[in-house]
Amino acid sequence: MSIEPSHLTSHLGYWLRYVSNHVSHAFARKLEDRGVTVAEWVMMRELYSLEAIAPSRLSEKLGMTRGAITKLADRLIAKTFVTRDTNPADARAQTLALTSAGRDLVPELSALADRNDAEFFSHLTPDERQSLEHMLRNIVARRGLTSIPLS
Amino acid sequence: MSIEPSHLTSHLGYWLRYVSNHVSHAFARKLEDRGVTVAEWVMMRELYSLEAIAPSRLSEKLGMTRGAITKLADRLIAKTFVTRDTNPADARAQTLALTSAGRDLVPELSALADRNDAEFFSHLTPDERQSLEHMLRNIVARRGLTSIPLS
DNA sequence: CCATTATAGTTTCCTAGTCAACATAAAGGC
DNA sequence: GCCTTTATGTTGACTAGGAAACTATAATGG
Repeated sequence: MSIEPSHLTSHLGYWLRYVSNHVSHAFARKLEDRGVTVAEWVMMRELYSLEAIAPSRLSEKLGMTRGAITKLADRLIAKTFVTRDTNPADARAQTLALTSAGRDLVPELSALADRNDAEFFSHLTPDERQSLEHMLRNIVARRGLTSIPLS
Repeated sequence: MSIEPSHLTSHLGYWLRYVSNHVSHAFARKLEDRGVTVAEWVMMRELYSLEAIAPSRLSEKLGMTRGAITKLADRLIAKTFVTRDTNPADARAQTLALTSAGRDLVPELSALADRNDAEFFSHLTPDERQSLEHMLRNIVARRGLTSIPLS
């Protein structure tokens, strides 16, 4: 009566995680030379566009807890890529911003990100890539995944 | 002269990780009720098919270090879902296997995995799903990603 | 204007991995 | 048959993040 339970590989979620882990892992290895982790890259890239932003905003954008942002910022400050300033108008609030060293690094890291993406996806046809991006974006939109987990 | 570095969202790897993290996170929440983590589910599902297997084999199949397998097995043993036996023919070697409680649990967890996959992917057309799976499998095949990182 | 409530960020404890050093135990070479 | 090499599994130090308790400050409303 009992049927064989579905195999791991029968789930799209399995393949998604499998490929995603490899892509991220390969990217992490590229970033390693520059002494930066993937999460650090993500934060730096956001700061690059946004100039200065409160940690709590970042925590929403990156889908990480505020505790995690505190620690991530601490590490980037230790590496002298980021500064943390207190807001004179509100002693609770802070802003994070890139240092010039941090700002200079972003385009280099961005090139690594481009290269990594190309390594994994450039063999797909433009149609395939577009279809893939569409499906993924639609899943995000459908479920209203505004943030939650980056980890 | 300097162009804006590519945005995070311009990479397929970004969307892949984003969706993958959400899918895994949602699955983890479903497994929570049964007191099992995703990694524990994966190990149990492998043991279900393989009957008994050496930790080192599992470490290859799951793409985790042997140290991680030791600890993962420890947790599953503590939950009485797995047993660890020493091989009489080779005092170094061990085999892991499901207990009957563990074996009974697998179909239930499998149903949760099915449900989770459906939640995220059932709105796609069969063609889309097949295309997605194809692309992902091809990426794996192309790069010879036999294992490496599950994390 | 003060008490309450809400907000911003930090800290502590916990989990689940990696990595590298470590025992053993088996296999192979001479 | 030793001695070296290889294989198996465990352990300890470390990392990165989450959850929840905590601190400090601001806003609100009677």
